[in-house]
Amino acid sequence: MVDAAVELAAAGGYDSVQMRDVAARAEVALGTLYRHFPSKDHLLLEALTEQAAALRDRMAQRPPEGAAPADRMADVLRRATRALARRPDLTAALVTALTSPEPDTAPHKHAVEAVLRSIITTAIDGGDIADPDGVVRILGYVWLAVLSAWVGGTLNTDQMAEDLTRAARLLLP
Amino acid sequence: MVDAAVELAAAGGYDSVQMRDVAARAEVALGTLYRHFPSKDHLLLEALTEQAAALRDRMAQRPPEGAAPADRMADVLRRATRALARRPDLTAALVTALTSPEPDTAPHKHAVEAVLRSIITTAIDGGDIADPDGVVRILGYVWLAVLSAWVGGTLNTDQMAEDLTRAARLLLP
DNA sequence: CCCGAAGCAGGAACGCGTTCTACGCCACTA
DNA sequence: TAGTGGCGTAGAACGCGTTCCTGCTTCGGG
Repeated sequence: MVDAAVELAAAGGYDSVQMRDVAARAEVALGTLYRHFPSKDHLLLEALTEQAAALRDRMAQRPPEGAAPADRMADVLRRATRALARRPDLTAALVTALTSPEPDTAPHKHAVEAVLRSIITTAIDGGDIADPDGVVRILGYVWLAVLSAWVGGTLNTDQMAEDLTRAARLLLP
Repeated sequence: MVDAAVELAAAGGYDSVQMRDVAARAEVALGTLYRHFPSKDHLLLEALTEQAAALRDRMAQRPPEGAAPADRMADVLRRATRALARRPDLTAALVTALTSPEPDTAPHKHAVEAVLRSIITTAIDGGDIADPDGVVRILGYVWLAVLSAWVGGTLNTDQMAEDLTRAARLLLP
């Protein structure tokens, strides 16, 4: 079912992920889909969790380059942005689910944010940073806000990358 | 119509702002409401623009206290957070509209963000800051992300205030 | 005075997320 | 062997954002 949702999202974004279509493509009944995922956003957040984990694994397999934490962080963000921009409709759908205000998706959101923070933490580890926890939290927020602005159409890919690097350079040595 | 929407939002949040109810309370027909505001989000963003302008005016009337930019910024964020937490359902509704992904609300979002950035700029003005524009942008992002996390239920009021002050102290002298 | 345009009221209709109903299939157990 | 509970299918039904239609009023220009 998650795969079906991802295919539809990659083809046309959030609105193209229609629960009836997901059910049909996954060859299950609508009720079955809802038995496993209590809402469309839960379904997409499940997909997002997988994507975030995959990103983390790629970063672990080929660690970011750069001597200073700011450089490594910029490298991470550059690579992540490139990966996300490769399938813009999918990214838009997943980020839309992430920023939806349904309170009962909070656990899933926490999980996704935890993965992002672990990526950030690994990237900036080892430098001389005063308040590493705080820096990680702030960078996580900026990452989310920039993604959501990109999805909302107020930022293009270049501006997104630029603002992210700027945040890294302002917060890290 | 905006007033009607604000009353409904203050009473029960985003979901309580139902277009039929707004139209009834404003004593117009549904079609009329849609003639003036092409979507529910446009309507709420109009309300948000007014609220943001009011916040800016209050800040201008009684400027933030503190010697260092970080202190003034923390003061601004503390006061703003307190004002927003006073009517949580209204804030949630407005922030929900702000983070909705409809691309045709981008101009409204830009307007709101411009107001927030002008508040930040005024607050931190006068200090010795290397990249003031960048700092303002990053603080704006953090503000939005924290608000949206608060609305989504992943952060409570205290955590929101704490993360905001932390960002101010990390980015400002 | 009359006409056409614009704006409004009232309400039906549509699309999609979500819920509900009715029923079938199958593993388990007394 | 008959009953039972869990999970599945098929599909109707509901709620709300949004669109559309039909008629009524108002008003500026011939």
